[in-house]
Amino acid sequence: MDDLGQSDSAEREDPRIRATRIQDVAKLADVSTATVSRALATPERVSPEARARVLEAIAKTGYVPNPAARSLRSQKTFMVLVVLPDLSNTFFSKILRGIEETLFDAGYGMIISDLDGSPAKEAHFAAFTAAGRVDGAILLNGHLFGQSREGEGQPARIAIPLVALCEAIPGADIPQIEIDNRAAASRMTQHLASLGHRRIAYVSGPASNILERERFLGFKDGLEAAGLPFDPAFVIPGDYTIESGVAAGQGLVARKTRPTAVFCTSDEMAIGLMRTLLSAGLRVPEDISVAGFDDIEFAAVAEPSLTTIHQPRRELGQAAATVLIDLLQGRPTRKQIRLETELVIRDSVAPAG
Amino acid sequence: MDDLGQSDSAEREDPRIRATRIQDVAKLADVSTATVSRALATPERVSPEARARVLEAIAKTGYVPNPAARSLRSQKTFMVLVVLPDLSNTFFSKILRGIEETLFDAGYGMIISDLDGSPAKEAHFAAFTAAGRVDGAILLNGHLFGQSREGEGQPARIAIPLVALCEAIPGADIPQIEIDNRAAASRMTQHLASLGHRRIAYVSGPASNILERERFLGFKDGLEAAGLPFDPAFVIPGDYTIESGVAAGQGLVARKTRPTAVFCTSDEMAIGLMRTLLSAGLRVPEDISVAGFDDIEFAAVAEPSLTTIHQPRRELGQAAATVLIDLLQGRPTRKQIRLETELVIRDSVAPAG
DNA sequence: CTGTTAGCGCCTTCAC
DNA sequence: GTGAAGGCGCTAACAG
Repeated sequence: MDDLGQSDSAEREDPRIRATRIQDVAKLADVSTATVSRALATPERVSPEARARVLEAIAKTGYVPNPAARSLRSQKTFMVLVVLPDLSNTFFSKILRGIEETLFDAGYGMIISDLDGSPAKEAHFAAFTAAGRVDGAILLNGHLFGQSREGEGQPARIAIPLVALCEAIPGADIPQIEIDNRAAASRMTQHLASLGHRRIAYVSGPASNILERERFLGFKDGLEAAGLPFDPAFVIPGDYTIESGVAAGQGLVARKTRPTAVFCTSDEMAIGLMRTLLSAGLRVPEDISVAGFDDIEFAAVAEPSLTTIHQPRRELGQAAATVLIDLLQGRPTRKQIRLETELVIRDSVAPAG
Repeated sequence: MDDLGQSDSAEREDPRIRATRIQDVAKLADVSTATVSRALATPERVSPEARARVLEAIAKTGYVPNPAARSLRSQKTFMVLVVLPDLSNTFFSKILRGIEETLFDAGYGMIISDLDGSPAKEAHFAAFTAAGRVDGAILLNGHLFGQSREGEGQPARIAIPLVALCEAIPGADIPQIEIDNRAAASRMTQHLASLGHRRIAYVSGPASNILERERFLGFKDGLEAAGLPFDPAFVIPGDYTIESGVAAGQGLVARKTRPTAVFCTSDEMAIGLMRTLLSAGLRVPEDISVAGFDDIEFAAVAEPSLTTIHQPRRELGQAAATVLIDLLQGRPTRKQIRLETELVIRDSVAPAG
């Protein structure tokens, strides 16, 4: 076509076609590269005529700014890191979607780092932030690692904006987006108590987990509000996985004195637990009521369908992304956002009988 | 501490601390920046002494190369885009983990693009590849959009390496990593037939989907191998979601002549369908056997537990990432990789009675 | 084996 | 309102 710039004529053979640069656009629009840049970033500072010519040239060439160059120059990557403990946990998927759609609309990309339960993988976080590959991060794992404790061998890094989602990070002065776990757990406990259950077991999350601590407090709150005593023997350890629910169920089956209701702090555990109970010939909810937490997709189609606490997962993701973007763009943000949960009553819980 | 480079002393007040650059390392190690660069990229071409000094300087300063600068210069981003139709589908989570761990080990980051069923979101793909934000992509959605049909208004883009995972892309000359859907579906069908089932219903995926087409062929293969006639009335439309399984179940319940077995081409559909059947008072597997496909986590704890086809999801992800990395680094790759599936026999299927 | 040099493409002063 | 010019940090090319 035209021969500006592309001096070499070996274009046919070179597999690497060079993308349109700002120079090409500038030449075509007969302005300087600075004007092209301004027409994009601050259109109001460019004359309407010049702007029109630039826009036309961009449309004609399909010009897209090179993000690496832009990054290098502006020290921004337009990338956000999302750190989560377990990608294969269904609880996170809808949250991720909420995050992703919000980020995308704002022009940000999402990089996912799955910690996979192995602390070694925290290197991910460190590597990405240290190298300045992301502008900010959303933390779903309740930790604040990679803190770059400013010492020998530590890259003296710019602290990037962070947002904690779901799992509050105690002591960290960063925005928190979450639900009121304690209140929700209390509510479920009281719901069970209100149906006449006096022996209510509690299947916990990992002890170190902040969610667990909140929900456990809520469980005790609920017992107290209902005038029921707290019995440590009815606290069964779990870790939110299906397998731990299965294990908890096995322990329950083996007992002499069984609870009449079990409050599992995740739906996966509740489903695993119900499975074990049913396999052992116990009926749910006739013999034992089972409640969950989260309201994942499978809760509604479990057999029996699961009474649980609904979390607005998509909205949680959206809120976290919105706050982070505000932070990145220097807008004021709220330090804490709490979204509402809902008690969803289905078939796995019945009056104590 | 020491004052090389950092001439300004306003460090206390400036919130943006500049990260260590290659120059700082070079100065400290008393070599040129080129040597530092080489010590990292091609250590064998640097004298052991120089290398040692460089490494020491890096350790001392915590130097991490600036990826934007590296990208700009080398035209590589060390980022891979993963395009998938639905992030909240549990089927993908373990695949993603397989991809992520493999990419990370090779120094690549993973950007996720969730199409969310909306074709408009294909802009994602276009935007990322057009801007050169990624070196390659793994496609889990069976499409090859963003083809940049080289016309007016289209950025004349470098075609980046692509790999198709799970859903083969017909006509595209890119590596395919998948299972043998047809053979697996045939095997399940024959398994059902071998238990005496003569009226076997089939709950399909979306008609346009390549997986669906393969599995449907496999279903017919299986019927034929078992000497059973194919009856279009026993093909029930679905789209792999729980909801479509529920809907399929409702249709089934309403029928006069019911099948004795139902083969659902996804576990979610099978679980949704079982739920509906059970709610309607039918027993699984006594009245109707139900089989799934995928072997997601919940298959084992469904009630009854689900007979299904196991897919090596993590391995699929790993294989795709490995192939893409090979491609990116110019190594020869296999054009097609097929991983083995397994028939998992559980409680949702029983002999025809 | 090593250093020097020249950009990668963009944005952003600084002049006009 | 616009253009010229410098430099973000790195690596590839070329000398030595």
